[in-house]
Amino acid sequence: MGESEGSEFPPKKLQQSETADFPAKKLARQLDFTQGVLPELQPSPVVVTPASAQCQPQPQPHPQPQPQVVSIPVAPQQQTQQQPAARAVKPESPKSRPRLNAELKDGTPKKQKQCNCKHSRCLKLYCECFASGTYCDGCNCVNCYNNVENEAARREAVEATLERNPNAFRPKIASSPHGTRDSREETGEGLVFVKHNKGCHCKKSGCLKKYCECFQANILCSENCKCMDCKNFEGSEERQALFHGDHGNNMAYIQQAANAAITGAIGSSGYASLPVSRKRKGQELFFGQTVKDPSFHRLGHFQQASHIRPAAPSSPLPSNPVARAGNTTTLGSSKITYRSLLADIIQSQDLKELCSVLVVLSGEAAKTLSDQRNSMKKRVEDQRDTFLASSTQERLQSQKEIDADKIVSNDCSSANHEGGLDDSSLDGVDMPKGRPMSPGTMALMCDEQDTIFMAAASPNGLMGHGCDSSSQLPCGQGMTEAHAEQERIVLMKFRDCLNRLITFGEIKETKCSSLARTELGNEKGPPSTGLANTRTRTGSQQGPFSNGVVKVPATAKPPQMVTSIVATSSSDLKKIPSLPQNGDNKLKS
DNA sequence: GAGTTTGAAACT
DNA sequence: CAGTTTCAAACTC
Repeated sequence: MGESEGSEFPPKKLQQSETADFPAKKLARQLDFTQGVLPELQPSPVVVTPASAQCQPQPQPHPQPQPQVVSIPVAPQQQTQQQPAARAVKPESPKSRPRLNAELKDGTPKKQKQCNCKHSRCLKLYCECFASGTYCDGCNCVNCYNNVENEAARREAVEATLERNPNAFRPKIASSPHGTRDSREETGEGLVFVKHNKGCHCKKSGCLKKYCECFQANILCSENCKCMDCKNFEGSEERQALFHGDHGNNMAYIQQAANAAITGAIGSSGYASLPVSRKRKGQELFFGQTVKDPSFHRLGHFQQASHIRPAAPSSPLPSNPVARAGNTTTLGSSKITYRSLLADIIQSQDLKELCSVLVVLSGEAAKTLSDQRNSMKKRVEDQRDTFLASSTQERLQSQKEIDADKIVSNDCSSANHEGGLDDSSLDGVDMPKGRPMSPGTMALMCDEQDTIFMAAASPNGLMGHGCDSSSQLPCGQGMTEAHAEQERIVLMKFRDCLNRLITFGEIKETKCSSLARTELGNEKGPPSTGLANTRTRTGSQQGPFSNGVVKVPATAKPPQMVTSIVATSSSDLKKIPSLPQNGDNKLKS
């Protein structure tokens, strides 16, 4: 192609789109990149001030780089990145050049893209720099106009581009925490929902190569895509094969695996051997759902994933070579299929045993309570008789009140008040209005404010049989003391079990983390992204019950928690700080 | 590093 | 809107 167009601008071929049809009226829009035009395009306009903004060895115009303030749309991925000081030398081979925006390599700090445009003058969307709304800086492009020196031409090109596609500079990857769940990405931190705005149109790559924008952006293909033979969906065996080996961040392996997947070498077992096009073309019959249904991907992905997981290697660290930081807009679209740390710990027989224990405990509690009540009642009656015989009516009356208090505090539903339901223990707990919670439930809730749990646990009999009424009726309104006591005991035992499970999970997690760090350390510098980051706790810990059913206040527990595994429940009580201590003491006694 | 493949962008 | 061309990145050898 005539590359000698260096001096002529715009070249005839580009005239139409970039100059000729660039009427003044469009200029009226005054799209001024330096002022953060397209405000809607950038959630948070970023000022990029590279130390030196220049296109590399350019025979062309832009003489000298000058510090620039660019506030054009900048893809989120690029925002924080700063080019390493030494840029004079091509930092990496062309093979590792990022394509779609500044991509993370192995989750490490992003490199700024460096285009190599030759024919587009970096004024078309072919140019990644231009597409991402940034000036070329240290690129290897030829005849670059995407710089300050050619701001006018650049602006025109932007105009033309916007003319063709008003969303041209919008980030291609949309993410929203509450968006459609087409491309749910399970990360260690939870689910995020990201998808390619336009979707890809891959035909031959199976969406498992970086040709695919979705894959490159590290997200799943969505219903927006029109790809063929897509293997980039959750649960795809081919896809999982890419990320679930022990090959960590080895991109070479990934590519190799991708090739194998595309050619059918992988994914030959079970359902996975279904026609390759499980997603789009010919996927309409999948579970009788149409592709149009946004839930389709979700369903397909997850159902398949659920089948696959058990066979997933217990690789300590889901290896995602291109995992992004979980907090960026692309939202750490880690291709990790989350597998509970407790997956191997909780056995069905354990649950049965737990249930048996709880039943026994419940029975014992009822019996104990019954005995206590009898003795207490007897005592009270004796006192009463004494008073009646020897005291005035007045004195008798006051004593009755005292006794009543005694009963309430020591007996009646010991779980209720004695269970530690002093107000102080409930600080910070948002109680659902209009529905009294049983003390045991409240104790379990601790400072958990997840209303989902509250809604789900209490009324549905999570507390066990006979607890429904107790959980809804306050003491003195029909709740039997026996039920309350049973509930309290059962809940506390159950809590202990949960705590121990947590401990197990944490130990397992610790192992995984250290392994992960070791792995990452071998490959890269700081494990600043990826799963490692997911360990940053924020108060509620993702764990085996991270679905919101049960959450236990995160307390950074040291390794010595190992001892608590074999310890009795009492030592675990501290894991649920808000659990009433008086109740605790009583339990011990 | 050269050549090929790929898919987005641009164009018709 | 579909088909074709152009382009640059990804990939292969």
